[in-house]
Amino acid sequence: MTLTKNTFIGEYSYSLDSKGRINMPARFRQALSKNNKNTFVSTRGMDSCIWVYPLSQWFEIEKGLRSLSSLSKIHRTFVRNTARYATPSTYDKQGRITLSPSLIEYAGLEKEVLIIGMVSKMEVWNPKYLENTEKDELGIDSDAYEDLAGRITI
Amino acid sequence: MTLTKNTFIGEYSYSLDSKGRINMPARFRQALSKNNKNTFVSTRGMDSCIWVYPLSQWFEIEKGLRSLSSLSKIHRTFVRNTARYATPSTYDKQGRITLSPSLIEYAGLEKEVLIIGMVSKMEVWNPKYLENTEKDELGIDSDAYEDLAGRITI
DNA sequence: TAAGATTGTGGGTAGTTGTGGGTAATTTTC
DNA sequence: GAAAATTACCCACAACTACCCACAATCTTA
Repeated sequence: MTLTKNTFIGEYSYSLDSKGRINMPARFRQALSKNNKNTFVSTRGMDSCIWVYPLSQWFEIEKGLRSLSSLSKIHRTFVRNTARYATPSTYDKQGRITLSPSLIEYAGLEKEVLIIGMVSKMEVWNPKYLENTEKDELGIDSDAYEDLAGRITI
Repeated sequence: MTLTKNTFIGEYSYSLDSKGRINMPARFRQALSKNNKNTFVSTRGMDSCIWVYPLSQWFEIEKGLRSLSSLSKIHRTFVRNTARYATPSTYDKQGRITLSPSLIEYAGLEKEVLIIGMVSKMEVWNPKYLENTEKDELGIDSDAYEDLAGRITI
């Protein structure tokens, strides 16, 4: 059952096949609103994972990028780093999207793959890498969480 | 799959042949709207790369250049550098455009070439040069960069 | 609980795409 | 104005990708 459109929560374990395809959880597909045209846009995440956006969400990012001027070095760099790794993929009849070899390498994906709902987007991980990242997170100081408390109520 | 007309994202590795031609990614060709007449305009970029615009986008640039004053030295220089090296090229049956020897030299292109979608235009790089440029970016003001990321990325 | 529908995974095939090179037309140069 | 150089257009082929079908496992429903 779908809760809210274009919202993704939960964790799913799938396999990356020899052609670089991964299944999108049925729940996530169903959550897509019509204007997404069954398409996701994958790109480099900030940790060693792949970020997957529904098309409409990516359009919002594109809109932001369009507002930047190439005369500014920092703008140029930001546009390049953001747009460069973005690859759209419409899911096939079986519900799979294709990941580019470059992204697969970046995230160090092997056969087993973890897909995590991040509310407005998804993350694709090699489970081993995620474990390491989790260890790092233990180092996050609690002050940072205190700060968050002011911004979000749980 | 084409997302939005005249919008270019992603990174592609192609080869420059002995005649100074490079393939335009099929995705980029398909993204062109009809009024572009299968034509791109290439010119000097602000880093050591070539900027490639779809024809219609180039017309917009021209409009912008016209509005700049020749009294300002920086305006003059900018107009000169942009207009001077601009060369239109219609892609052939195989989807290739021809780059002028002058631009190839400017960007230091060799056999292997990287094409990067920059949303409203494309960049053509010698991968080695891009690496160097990326090293320079480490000197970028990271607060300003983070600010952009926070504003635009989701 | 049994039948049907849905979901995840593997693989085949036809059409598309990228690359090299040939030839005719056009432009340039002397 | 003829020869040389450049450019535009065409063909061929290898590699890749999108699309399709098949099937097993899981979930739904009567």
